[in-house]
Amino acid sequence: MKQGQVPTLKEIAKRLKLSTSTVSRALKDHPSIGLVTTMRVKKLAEELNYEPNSRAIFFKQQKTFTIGVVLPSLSEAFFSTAISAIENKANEENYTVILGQSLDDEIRELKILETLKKHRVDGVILSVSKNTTNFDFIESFQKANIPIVFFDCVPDREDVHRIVANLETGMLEAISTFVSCGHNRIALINGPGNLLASKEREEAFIKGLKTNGVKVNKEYIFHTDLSEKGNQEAMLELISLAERPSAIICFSDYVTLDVMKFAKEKGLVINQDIFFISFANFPIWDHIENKPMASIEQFPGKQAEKAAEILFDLVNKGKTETESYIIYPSRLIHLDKP
Amino acid sequence: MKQGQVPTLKEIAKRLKLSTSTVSRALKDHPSIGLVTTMRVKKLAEELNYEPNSRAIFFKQQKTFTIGVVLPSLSEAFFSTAISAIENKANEENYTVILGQSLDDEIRELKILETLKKHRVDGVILSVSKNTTNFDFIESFQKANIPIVFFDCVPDREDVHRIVANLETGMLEAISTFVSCGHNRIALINGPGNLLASKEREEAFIKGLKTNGVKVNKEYIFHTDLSEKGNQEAMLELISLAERPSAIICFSDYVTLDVMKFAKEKGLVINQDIFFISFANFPIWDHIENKPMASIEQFPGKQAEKAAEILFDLVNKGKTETESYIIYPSRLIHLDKP
DNA sequence: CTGTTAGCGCATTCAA
DNA sequence: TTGAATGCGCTAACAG
Repeated sequence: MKQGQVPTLKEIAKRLKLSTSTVSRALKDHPSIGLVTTMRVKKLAEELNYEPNSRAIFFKQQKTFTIGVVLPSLSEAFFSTAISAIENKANEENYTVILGQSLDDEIRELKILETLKKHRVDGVILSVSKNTTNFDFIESFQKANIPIVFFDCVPDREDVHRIVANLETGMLEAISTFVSCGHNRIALINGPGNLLASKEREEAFIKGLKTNGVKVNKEYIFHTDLSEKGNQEAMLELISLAERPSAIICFSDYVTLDVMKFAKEKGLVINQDIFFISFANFPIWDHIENKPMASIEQFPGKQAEKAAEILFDLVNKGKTETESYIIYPSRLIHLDKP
Repeated sequence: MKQGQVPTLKEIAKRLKLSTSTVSRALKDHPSIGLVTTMRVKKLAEELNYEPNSRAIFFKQQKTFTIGVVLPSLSEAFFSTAISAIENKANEENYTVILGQSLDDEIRELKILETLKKHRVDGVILSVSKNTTNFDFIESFQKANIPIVFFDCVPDREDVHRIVANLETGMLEAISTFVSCGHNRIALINGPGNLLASKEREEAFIKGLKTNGVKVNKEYIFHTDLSEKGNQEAMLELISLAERPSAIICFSDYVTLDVMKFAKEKGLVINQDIFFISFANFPIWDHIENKPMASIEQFPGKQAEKAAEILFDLVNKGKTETESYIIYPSRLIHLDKP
């Protein structure tokens, strides 16, 4: 079945008794090659189904036309949206996307990054794992001249390119909404404390309460490790409070799913005994009953697209003065009544 | 910032006044190189952060250690599960995964495949777009010596490697379940007629009805193009029938989501007026009220893993007598009562 | 033990 | 108008 080797320039040259350079030129309509020769070459190339070996070309050009994209998990809608946006941009630029899922595991993330470096990708787009604490790889990529653009979950340092959502805008809208519905016992189930995003949520939460004249009650702020168990525990603590909150803002829609389920098991009625708003805007809320009142959209597509844009600026034009910190406001999306 | 070029063998050789081959050997502990030299080389390599350029190595070896994976859409849980499995297998084999989403668009799918071929991937795993009718690319990949392994949505021809779920087993279980609950007006909302999987579902459906002694009523079989509109139309027709079915088997969980929503809008109560079972086993059913009675699991992870396994057999060992048609039984998963 | 050479597929500079 | 030679980074066969 071995299909006789894939044709090369050399092969064509040999058959036509020409030099590879002539063939190479003929194939790209170089003006200095005679019409007849050009035709002969093209004809044979056609017959042999010749296709230039991009790997060889890239090798010569010292580029791979490949970017790496490392995300925590594709099963989250947020990230599948993001990768689609990146893929589209990459296609436009005739780039190819190598994918890696960190599964929020720092070791795994690092291993993927190493592989990408080994494969000499031209650049990397990275949404950092929720458990990553060591960012030494940034230096190592700098040394290797491989630009990295971070989005969504980004390191807390200023010397890197970052695209994030401003979580404050959405948070403020969320609190205003709750308050205008008469809630004043508003809780936050936040993500892991080490995350920049968690800090931002908390700050925005407190600011929002103050702005709306609601007393800040530290008892109403909980953290979860994002596991189902962690989510349930946070919720259990919340509903065990003497003054049970009537409204809860959750770190993400996935937390909300767990938490709502747990609340129901405990006999609470969603959107009656207790109200939710969460981050991410899960696409199938519309198909679900007892969904949150609203969801805070962080525009993963937009973030990722911008990340790709900046990366290609860096890669193609070698720009170094590209914008390096871009913030998109998040926005509250009201979900229709079921 | 240009970090002085990435170090190469040549660079090390020059600095140490050695030949590149000596350096190359020293770096891989070739026994014929003197201990001293080896040490010196390793030391400098370390200092310079030398990393072998895999692209050059691959180029020489005429391999890319890269496989292409083309899927309809990452946002479907089925496929995000699949790609995770593939990624893991690929990692084990020190392969890298280039991703492409066809979005069920034949043109786009073809373009992705062309790109992969241009990039000279060592192999491809493909779950065909639901709208693909032209399979000429198979020949073109054969000519290029790039093996393709299909899974889940596969072409209806025998000369290719395919991994699929046997839809019959799950379908039979589904019908038995319905029948044992007293249903005898059972409908099928099937996918597009051109799909092999649709044909199989229909055959299995009819067989299942017969086996269970239920009269086959062609009026109860509908097709949808899988758009929300198409799904709703199918449902509308079904519930407009004089003898409205009491149980419906749906092509996929996504169809079911649409259809259940529509049914509710029409005043029907799920799991009371009308019951559902669907294919795919959507992971968050457990968080949803009014979910289907059961879901038919097609084991995307298993399918994809096997696809990867076979592909690597083909790629690494050049095996040509690998199993070429593998079928995993699908299975009914009962969903807990809410 | 170490160096020289050739070659992977292609583009390109320099010569003819 | 065409060809020969070179090199991208690395490995390996062949010489010393």
